[in-house]
Amino acid sequence: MARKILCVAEKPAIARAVATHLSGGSFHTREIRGNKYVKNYEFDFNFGGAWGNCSVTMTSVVGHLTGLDFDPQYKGWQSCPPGALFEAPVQETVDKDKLPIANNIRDQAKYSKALFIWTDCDREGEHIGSEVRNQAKAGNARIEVKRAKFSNTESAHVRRAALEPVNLDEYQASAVAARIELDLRIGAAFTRLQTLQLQTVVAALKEKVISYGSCQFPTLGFVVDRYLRVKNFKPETFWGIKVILSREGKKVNFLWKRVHLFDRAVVTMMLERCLVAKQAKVIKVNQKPTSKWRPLPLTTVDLQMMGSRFLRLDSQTIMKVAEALYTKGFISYPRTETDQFDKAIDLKKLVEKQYPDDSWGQYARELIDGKFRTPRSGRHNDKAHPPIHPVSWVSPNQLNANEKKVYEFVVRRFLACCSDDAKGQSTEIEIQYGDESFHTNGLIVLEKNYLDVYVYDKWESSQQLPNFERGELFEPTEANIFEGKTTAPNYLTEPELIGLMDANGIGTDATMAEHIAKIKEREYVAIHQRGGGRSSVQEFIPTRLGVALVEGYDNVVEGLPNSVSLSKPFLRKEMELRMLEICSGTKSRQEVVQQSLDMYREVFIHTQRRINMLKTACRKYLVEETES
DNA sequence: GCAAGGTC
Repeated sequence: MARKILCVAEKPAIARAVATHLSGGSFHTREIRGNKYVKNYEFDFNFGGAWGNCSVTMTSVVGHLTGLDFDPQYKGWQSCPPGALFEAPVQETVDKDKLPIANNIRDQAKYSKALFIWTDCDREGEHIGSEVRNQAKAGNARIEVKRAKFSNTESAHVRRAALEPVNLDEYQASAVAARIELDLRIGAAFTRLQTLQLQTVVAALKEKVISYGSCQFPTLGFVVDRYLRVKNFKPETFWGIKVILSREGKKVNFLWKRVHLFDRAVVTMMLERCLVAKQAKVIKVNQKPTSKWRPLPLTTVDLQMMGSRFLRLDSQTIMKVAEALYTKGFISYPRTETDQFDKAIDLKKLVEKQYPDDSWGQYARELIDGKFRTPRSGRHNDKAHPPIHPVSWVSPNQLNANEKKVYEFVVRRFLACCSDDAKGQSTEIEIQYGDESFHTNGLIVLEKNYLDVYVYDKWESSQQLPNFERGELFEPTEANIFEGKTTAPNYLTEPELIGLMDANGIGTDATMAEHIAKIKEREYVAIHQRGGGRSSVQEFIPTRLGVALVEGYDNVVEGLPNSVSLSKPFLRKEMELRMLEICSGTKSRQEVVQQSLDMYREVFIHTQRRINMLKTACRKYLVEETES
């Protein structure tokens, strides 16, 4: 009998795709008991080398198999002081609803010579791989464990991954194990502490869970930070000089190089010197071709940011819709950090699939007829998924309103990536007037290219400038002082918030929308509408509770050396750096867990000692509400 | 009744 090899992917869709490629399309599908998503695909494949021809069972898990929790006697909120959760024993168990999947792996492992792990090639994937291995070993202690390394499900790439397996990266799996333990202990300890302590302070908090998490709190922190900047803003008056010239029936506005200053007397004096000089001299006439770059291939973060800006959908809705489109086979996997297309992907074939569309089919045809350009490459590659792109065409009447919006965006973005940059001609003119410099710019758009399909970007010709010659002298038609006031920043919008989270390493592409939803659910922040109609914008404003928590924690650590407020992203960032050290092998999992726990325990102890700071802040912001 | 991370 041929040797048997068990293959396990991270999700059913990948199992199916890999089975299709390795089997050349002919495989047997078997249902497993107790889970309707996971299937076993059976076929033969020649792994070459020592393995040779094997009979394969390809199956999958559905994300993580196991979860970490405290031993049962610590689960009640009154069972121990919250601080005890830093040391309380924890156990890893297979999630109840994942038991059929775990059993399937054990059973299949019994008859298998080897296990090939096909989870995503990222950190979490490595950990999921280790969970799969543990189950397989439980079924068959002698099973040999290998790992397939692949970054997309293109056929040749998948086959090569099967022929050249590597080993599981234990370091990366350990890093994730450390993350899981830290998130649990720290999250539960602080959540119980602040919930139990604050519930009794004001009636408004009586029934509330006041959760703490290493991602949700910094997310709240960003919202509060901006809110305070808006609230504490004091407008300042400034003055500047503007110079106008009417020529050839056109009015040219020259802008001051200093933009504006906050001292009226000084600006007046500078203007006087200009007027005394009478004539301005053209010192630079610069005409040059310019272009507006086509967008980069689409990542999840970009989809969420552009989506809430142009499609008027919040990030969680966008992800739900994108997942539905993915499940139905219309777009590629929507959770990716990659903004570069692999050379192996046949992009032209994907463009051709859009021919039938009434809105952009013609554009797709023009691309194939000669306008196609290889997409730009960004700097990110998660080595697990390609950028988000359409995989097949779907008629708009098969989609609901939101699906239509998101699908259209993904397609237009993809076609834009495969287009040429927009081309134009820019003119820059600089003049010297008295002791001051002024400048003006003109733009003529010559070829719109990608802008024809990517309707979300705007780039338009300015009024055409009259002719100027270098060295010429002219007397301005007008030169005078203008006055203005600095204006407050706006409250945070969702794309800005996602940008901040991304830049500070808060959450992952798959979870950012969840953290935002979480702080809404906990009533730490609320959404307000600014403006009306099509130009309206959704803004995040902290609730009284949200402000109270941030102010309270800021006060808790105020004046203490080495203690950073929990509302800031620094602690999480430090944890992330330590995880990278586990990945590079310079620190062990135990070391990192201990170090990070020590760091958070210090803040925890301060918080307990100065709990009145938190209580006072809650009274300050929440008491009026309860009296009404 | 707590977290964040996978995925359905």
